Amino acid sequence: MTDTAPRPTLEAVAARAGVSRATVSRVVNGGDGVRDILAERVRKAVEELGYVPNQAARSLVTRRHDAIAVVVAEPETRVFADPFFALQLRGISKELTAHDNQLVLLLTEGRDDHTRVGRYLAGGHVDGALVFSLHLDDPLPELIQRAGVPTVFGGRPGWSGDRRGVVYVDSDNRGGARAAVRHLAGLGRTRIAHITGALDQTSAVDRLDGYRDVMADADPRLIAEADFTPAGGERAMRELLGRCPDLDAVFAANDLTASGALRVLREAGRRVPDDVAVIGFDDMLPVAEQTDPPLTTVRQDIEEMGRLMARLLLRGLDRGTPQEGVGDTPAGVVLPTTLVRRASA
Amino acid sequence: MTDTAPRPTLEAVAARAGVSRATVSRVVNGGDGVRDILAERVRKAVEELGYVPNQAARSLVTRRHDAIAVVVAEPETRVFADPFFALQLRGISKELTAHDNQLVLLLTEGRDDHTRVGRYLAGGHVDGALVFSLHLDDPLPELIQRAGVPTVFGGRPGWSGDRRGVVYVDSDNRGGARAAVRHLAGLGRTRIAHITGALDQTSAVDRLDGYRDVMADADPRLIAEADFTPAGGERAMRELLGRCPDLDAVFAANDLTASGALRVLREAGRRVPDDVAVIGFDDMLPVAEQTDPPLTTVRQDIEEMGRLMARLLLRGLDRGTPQEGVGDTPAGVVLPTTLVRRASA
DNA sequence: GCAGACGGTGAGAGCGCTCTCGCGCCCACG
DNA sequence: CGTGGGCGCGAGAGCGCTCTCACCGTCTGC
Repeated sequence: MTDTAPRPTLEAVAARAGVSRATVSRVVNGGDGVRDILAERVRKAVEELGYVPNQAARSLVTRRHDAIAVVVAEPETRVFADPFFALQLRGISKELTAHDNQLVLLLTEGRDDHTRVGRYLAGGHVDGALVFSLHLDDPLPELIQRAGVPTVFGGRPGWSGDRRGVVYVDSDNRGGARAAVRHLAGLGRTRIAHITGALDQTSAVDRLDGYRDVMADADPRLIAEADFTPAGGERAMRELLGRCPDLDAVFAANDLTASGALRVLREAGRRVPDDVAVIGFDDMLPVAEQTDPPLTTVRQDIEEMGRLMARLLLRGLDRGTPQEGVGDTPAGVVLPTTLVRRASA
Repeated sequence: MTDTAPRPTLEAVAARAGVSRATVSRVVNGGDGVRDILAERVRKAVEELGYVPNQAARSLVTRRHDAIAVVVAEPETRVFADPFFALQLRGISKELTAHDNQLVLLLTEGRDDHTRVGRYLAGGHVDGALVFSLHLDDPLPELIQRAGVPTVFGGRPGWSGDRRGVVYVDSDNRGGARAAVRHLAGLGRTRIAHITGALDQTSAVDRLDGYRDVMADADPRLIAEADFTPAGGERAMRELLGRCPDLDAVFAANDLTASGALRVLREAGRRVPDDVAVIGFDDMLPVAEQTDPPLTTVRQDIEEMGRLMARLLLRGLDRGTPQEGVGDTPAGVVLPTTLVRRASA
């Protein structure tokens, strides 16, 4: 309504409770070493006045902010088009909330923004950062590393620089891919194709590697490059069909790509899974469940990834040795993936 | 690497530039009333030392934070499952960034969280809030309103309380629905059904109202209630088909619902759009473009909605009269929707 | 019965910044 | 040459909090 009723200060609470500022402060921050009688009086005063600590004043002296930044690079791309991001955020948010930390969201748009983000992080406004950067050539990770902010990366950073002390959380893309391809092989398929994701992203590279792990001596023409989009999937599928009409299975780098491939297969009159078995990746529900037939795919626990990232960061912050993968703290944590069987394979 | 190199303070910059703290402060904050010679010297010192103002110290005295909260209620629901949210955020982020504001993201999980959010907002940690709350009975809006934080709502808040001074941005759900139904009518369809969204959300209610605007005296059996999900769409479609086998068009409350309906229609052997024309709502790309046939739908400019919300809030903040729809500031801004014609109608 | 220890409390400094105030300088004007 | 008015700048207070330190009272041990 009107402008900001003057918020009560520590001083006010102290006066009301008949104690000193210091004592109120102690109570507010856990209350060790204060007699119950006093503590109770203070709590009552806090309650009555509706006292809320001024975070700015607190940060000024503690140099802690109880806030961490979540940096999402280039929302142009698919990150933003699928629920991935939202789920990840949700996991992060839950974990941060549980530890009374705030989430400051930084979305970057193009290169210029990198310096902005870098400055912000270097500015010490937050205690740490969670960074999502998908592209191999992204300067952001290095920039952030240099800013000296404790950081945990989402997804293995494809980053040519010094890797020491880089902490990241990733899905087991390679293992998941292996499981998918093995499943196809187990179905008796022998001409198993792969449609890759955008190969400037580590997840795509890892999935391709997983495919190769199993199909070591496969016909290289069974691999077609795409970009994680349905349109890319269509294109690649057409290519594959032209090149290897005898293929009997496709492992697509993600569900979107798979949905494109599915469409092309249907057009071409190939029955799924009878003629061609198809597996995707991500278990992106609105897609995987809506395809025809419903998609067999590799699920990753996105939300858990987010939680874990936050947990790792906060734990590091506590220890005072944030990002260094010293001793027992692993530098990279890889979450398992599971195959979800639906109808397409 | 090591812990936090001690960041330079105003004092340090002042010393280096041979001026007083006050002068440095002036230069850093716009630099009026400082001779160019001095200003230049200060800027040089800032540069050399890599000075970044301590936001906490600044906020402590200015009582501004240059940060606004984005509150998203109940990420359980569909909000989180579609790209809506991400796009909205992106719009908000762009606008905030342009005005050097930070985005603090607050996701709520269930009721208990409401008090947490309320306390946070009341705590004066942010200058304002953008709130997304979909449900009619959500206590959050009222809570926030009481907290006295300048707020702009995303979507018309379905809120029984005092409406004075509530600022919101919404899509023209009703108008969009009307356009969709009129389009169907224009196609010569006469038995036009409607599958509603979750009717505890204003957007669903408004879309239903839009349908009714055009189909004032339609058979009430042509309306089936669903919940914005594909499964709900399937269920409702089956219902409708049973109840009114002669229907020749369906306007679904959103694309997800439409995709479910489409599937049931196909199963039932109805050709789309020949036998039954279908229109969705949202223009949610991964869905609308992937359906078979591609979905005709009503597009809303989600990102612009976000931008607009942020712009409205910041403008209000500037004026010092944030939420009151005083005089020229409208209380609700409704963004136009447009019909996107694809193959389904 | 007294020294020492110890837990609880208050006084006060200081975090880094902004902003008001007043001083000094220069210019214009009388 | 004297005076008034700006303008540019510095001094200093103070934002609300934490944290160290010294103090006080009580309790223990000899």
